[in-house]
Amino acid sequence: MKKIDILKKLRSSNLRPTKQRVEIAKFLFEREKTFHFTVESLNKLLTKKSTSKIALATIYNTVHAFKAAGHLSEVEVRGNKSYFDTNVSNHHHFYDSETAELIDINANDIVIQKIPKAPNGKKIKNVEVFINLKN
Amino acid sequence: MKKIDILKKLRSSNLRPTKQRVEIAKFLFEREKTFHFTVESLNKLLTKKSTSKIALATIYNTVHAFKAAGHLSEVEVRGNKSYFDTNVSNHHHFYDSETAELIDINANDIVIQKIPKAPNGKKIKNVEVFINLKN
DNA sequence: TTTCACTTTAGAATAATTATAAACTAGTTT
DNA sequence: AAACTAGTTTATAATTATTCTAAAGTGAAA
Repeated sequence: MKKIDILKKLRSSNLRPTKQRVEIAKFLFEREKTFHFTVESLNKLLTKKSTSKIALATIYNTVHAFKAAGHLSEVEVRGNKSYFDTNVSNHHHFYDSETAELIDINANDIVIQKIPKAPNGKKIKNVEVFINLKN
Repeated sequence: MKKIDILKKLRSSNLRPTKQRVEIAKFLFEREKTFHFTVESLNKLLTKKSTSKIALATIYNTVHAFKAAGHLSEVEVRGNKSYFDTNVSNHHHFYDSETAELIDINANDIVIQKIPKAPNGKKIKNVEVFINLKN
């Protein structure tokens, strides 16, 4: 992502550009490559980078606000940490969030035609598809 | 799944068939249909069903032991609860669990050819593919 | 500049899970 | 069948991630 007008980005999504939000937004969005982080790691990085300490709760608030505005997407992975991703292009579980219910899909009811190679030195352990449901 | 020999199942995976394990295994595996649960829901169901109370920690231990033995699989979903699934047929996130690192896959590097219909009254909100990596 | 709804903050609260260490027990050995 | 022991269970404390609360702070409109 190219350097962008942070203030415009915030205002256009009805997020008052406070000092904290601007600082976090700059940190997240003024970079070339996709950036993955947890709230914890973001907090550490921000603490290291600047002198003014932003409260952890504010980081939670802000990250969620950015997510709600579509500037971040959330990815849940094994290990009980929520990861957020500056890449908001659509990623890819039947999971009914209304009822918090899982419904099985037989493996052969999904056919994947094209799949990327694993990164260098890594192998594909397995592939999991989640189809999220709505009413 | 048909009614099975619980003791054999436990012994064959080097799990000493204790009173608690047998009770939990019967509850989980002596059923026709796939069963989804969280540790919390399983605990409630077991408490309701029997008079003898099994410690929550034991339920965690047992469920993890069953998972390690391949009798249960784990599915992580939004909302920070771990769900377990008696359906151990292979399900379908690049996530490198060695480094706890996420690597993006462009949406068009994965093509899904066949996809099931959403259950009655539900719509597909989105589809997410996780490719888990190993070394 | 005054006002006020929106924000931030520290700290308490909650929720899910794991660690601890003492008590218990299945299964083997005497 | 009593003794032994490694594997288990248990209550409770600890940990980790996250959310709540309520007081203090602050953009931005009037």
